[in-house]
Amino acid sequence: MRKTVPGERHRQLTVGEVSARSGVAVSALHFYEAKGLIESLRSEGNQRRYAREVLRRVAVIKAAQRVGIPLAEIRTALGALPSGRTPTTEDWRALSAGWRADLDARIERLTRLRDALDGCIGCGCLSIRDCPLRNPRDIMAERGPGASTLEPD
Amino acid sequence: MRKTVPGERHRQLTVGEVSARSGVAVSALHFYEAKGLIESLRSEGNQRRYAREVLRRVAVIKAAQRVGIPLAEIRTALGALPSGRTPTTEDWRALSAGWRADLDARIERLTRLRDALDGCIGCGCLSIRDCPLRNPRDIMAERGPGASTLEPD
DNA sequence: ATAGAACCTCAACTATAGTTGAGGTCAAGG
DNA sequence: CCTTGACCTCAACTATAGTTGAGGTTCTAT
Repeated sequence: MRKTVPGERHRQLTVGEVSARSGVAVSALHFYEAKGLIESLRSEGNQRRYAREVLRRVAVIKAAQRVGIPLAEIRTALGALPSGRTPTTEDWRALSAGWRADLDARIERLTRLRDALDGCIGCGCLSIRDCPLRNPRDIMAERGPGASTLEPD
Repeated sequence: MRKTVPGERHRQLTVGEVSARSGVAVSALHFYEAKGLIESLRSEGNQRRYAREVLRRVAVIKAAQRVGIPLAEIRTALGALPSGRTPTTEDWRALSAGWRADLDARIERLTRLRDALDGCIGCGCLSIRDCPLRNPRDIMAERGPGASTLEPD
């Protein structure tokens, strides 16, 4: 049972410590590692040992998830961080700026959807041929053709 | 191969027809039925036959999904429709009004998140103890205690 | 009557994001 | 030294929202 000894600030972290400090379950940390989002060294006895940087990385993962970015994309974004040196504040800033754009797009999409829904509440539609809610093309540009409600009820 | 015969407007629909008219795959229609979102009668030979109302129901399901409502909730909402009579425009209006509130909440949550992210981009945080992105409590009221980043890096 | 499209069921598989449990090992306080 | 909590791997399971395929049946146009 490891106690936090004052002055021991540079020791590597065990998986349990990272879990406690980040609020992420041990199983999730294993999972992130399997998916290539975080890395660990191993002790003599094959136990994970994390550099302190991992805490920020996990924090970034959590933040991105809250923004709605899937893990695969987070992995890619983290992979774009400079290898070799510890990422700087500026590196993290660039990451969040990218996600900010994503977030904007999602907000805009939902807002358009809300406006469409408002129109539908007003007009009592959802049954009418060109209800915006039923013809997503009007709400967002969908990629590919994709069948859509072209016929009336 | 059924052709649409003019004047045959009250015939029940086959699953293929519903699929073609709604843009939803046959497999998905089976799936919705299994989950209790739609219903069908059966022909002599055990094939699905749908009342025309199912088209509107499927349209509502699609609209709700676009708004981000999970199928289980859509099922519940549809279950609240008056049984016996065919739902009126007013019934559908009530449904969409409920989802509108949901949508509003989601937009507000994302907007708060965006503001937090803006702050983080500005201050170069994500590492600082009380970064709003790392302390979701500040962004949205979470239900339950739940571990959170209480310790600094 | 019959070909073939459309339909049926049921099980298995996809993807995402993990959690849970079995069976076994490691490490540190007493 | 030895117990006990923390750790290890790997497989299986959860939930959501379906899709795919096998094997067999029905419908309908010709």
